[in-house]
Amino acid sequence: MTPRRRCWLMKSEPEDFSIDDLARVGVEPWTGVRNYQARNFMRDGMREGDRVLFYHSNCNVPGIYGIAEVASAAYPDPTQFDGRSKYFDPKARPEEPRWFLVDVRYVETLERPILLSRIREAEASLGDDFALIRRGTRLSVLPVSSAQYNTLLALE
DNA sequence: GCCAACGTTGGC
DNA sequence: GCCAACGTTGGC
Repeated sequence: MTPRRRCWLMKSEPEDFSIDDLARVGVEPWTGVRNYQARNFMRDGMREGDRVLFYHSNCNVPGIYGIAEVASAAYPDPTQFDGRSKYFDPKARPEEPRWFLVDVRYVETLERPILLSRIREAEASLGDDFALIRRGTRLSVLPVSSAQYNTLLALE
């Protein structure tokens, strides 16, 4: 029996990479995560087929704009070794990579995005372990329980 | 191991 | 552009 899909939320700045960009390319390696906790979620928690809420951050109207899915197991982020990349990490060595990523596949664009303002209104029904709106949390990759996932999508 | 300084995130 | 909050760095 296949294990149940886990759910995640992944943030992206739409000026950098939006849900429309993902729709265009289909599958994208999620480069550039340089936070250990977020890395651990990708490396240790994600499995192919897991659901992903695609969140637009640092923009005029932040919120969940689409659905994606995890399209690979975790593997070393190649940009950590690329001296010309803005994600280059001089302390990372190929025989001992620091940063990992997964490929992310487009699933759908929400007809009506689930805006952060709306999510805040529903805070009580999401429980206090929802990291997106927990004060001071800036994780760009975070776990979402299936109850939270359903609650969020019901807000659409 | 402490902690000040610095850089980054991300909403507003 | 502001700035609160957090993570990381590096001197000691």
